[in-house]
Amino acid sequence: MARGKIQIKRIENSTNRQVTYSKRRNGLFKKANELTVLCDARVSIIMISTTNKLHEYISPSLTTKEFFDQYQRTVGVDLWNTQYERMQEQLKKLKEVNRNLRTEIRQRMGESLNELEFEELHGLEQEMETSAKIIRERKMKVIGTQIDTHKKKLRNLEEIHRNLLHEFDREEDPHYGYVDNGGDYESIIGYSSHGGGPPRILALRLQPNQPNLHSGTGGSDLTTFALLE
Amino acid sequence: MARGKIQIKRIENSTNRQVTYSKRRNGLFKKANELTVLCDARVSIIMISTTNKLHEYISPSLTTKEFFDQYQRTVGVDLWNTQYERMQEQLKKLKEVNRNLRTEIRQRMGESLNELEFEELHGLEQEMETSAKIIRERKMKVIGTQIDTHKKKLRNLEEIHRNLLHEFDREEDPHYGYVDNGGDYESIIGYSSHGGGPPRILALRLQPNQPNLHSGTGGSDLTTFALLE
DNA sequence: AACTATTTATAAGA
DNA sequence: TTCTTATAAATAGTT
Repeated sequence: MARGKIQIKRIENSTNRQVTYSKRRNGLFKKANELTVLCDARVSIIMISTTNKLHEYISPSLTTKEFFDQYQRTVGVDLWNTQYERMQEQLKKLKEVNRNLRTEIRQRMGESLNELEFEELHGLEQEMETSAKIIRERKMKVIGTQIDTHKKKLRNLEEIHRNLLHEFDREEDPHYGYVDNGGDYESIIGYSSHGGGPPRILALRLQPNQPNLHSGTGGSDLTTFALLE
Repeated sequence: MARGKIQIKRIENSTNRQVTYSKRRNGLFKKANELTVLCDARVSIIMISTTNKLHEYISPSLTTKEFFDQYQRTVGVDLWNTQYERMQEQLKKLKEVNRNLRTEIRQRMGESLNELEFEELHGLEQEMETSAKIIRERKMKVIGTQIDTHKKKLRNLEEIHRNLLHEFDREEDPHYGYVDNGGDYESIIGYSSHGGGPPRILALRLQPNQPNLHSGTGGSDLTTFALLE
């Protein structure tokens, strides 16, 4: 446009190109500003150079955001679909994980079993059986003590009984080797003999069995509980 | 810029203004395009007129979206704060709910109790006690049957014993009123007498007690389990 | 960064 | 709108 016409094609000389970029950029921004003032328009110019430097012109009294809000409103195109969709997907995944966690809890409570397939129910059943087994073992240990007590007392009783029979057979002195326990046979099976109150109750407590990973990747992942003390 | 210099200020004549807008817009776009070609730069121009008409120039081989993606990357300014923040908040909330659900599951398994305050532990303990109580009640029902059996057998034994003593005292015929059970005293306390195998075990099964709401609004919300069968 | 010959953009009129 | 054209403005190449 001066000192010789130029072809509108990429300037190969790098320095030259940068100089021209700088000059014309200013010219563009100046024109943009004139347009803004003369015609009461809003203008946004964003330029990114080869070297990835960014230059921007925007009409006074407008932020870039406000400008793009207006752009979006006017054009009706969502410029941020990528970001938006990515977040939307994240939300969807989180909700899914959430749903699975709730389902796991419900299934741990024996609810929501209808939606399970036979295979899943079978797996759950197996878990339940494992759980039951562990609980059973623990319970055995607890009542085992009582049973042992009963057993010993009964063996004692048995011996007394046998001695009685023996004495009977020999028709010896009726009081030989016999010790009267006062007729309190309740105590024999471990019932507390204080008063006529209710029988002693075993205290039970739930405790986790296996650590278990909550991957949240669907599928029932129920844990067994062991019964303690 | 021809046929007379003009002041750079708003053109009051509406028609004139529109004409100028149109002419200068074309000029700007032309210059922008030249810049694009000459300097290998990327340029975006968005213009909104007084009448809210939108005109746009964008370098070839770029969509507006791509352009703004690059803009965002370069400037690091989030132009969509509102929408973005709203979604961000949603994500945060979901993650929080998620975390609570996982914590509930872990606490149902007796883990992660360290992070609980005294008050919370107390609440949890109460829940556990309620749970234990229900389990205890159920267990009582189960072992009650056994106990009853033992009791009956022991009463029988007691009667036999008493009869024996009575006979002893009276020194009567040693076989009067006495029935020998063959010495199998194990059967007295309910042990299955088939073979020398392990004693019969009570089968236990976990079942949900109260339906419970999983609001996910933090706070421990553990459920009790009743012990059945 | 400044200069300037020349090209280009464009205001006003048609 | 588009064309014309006189003239203002922009700028390529040089310093």
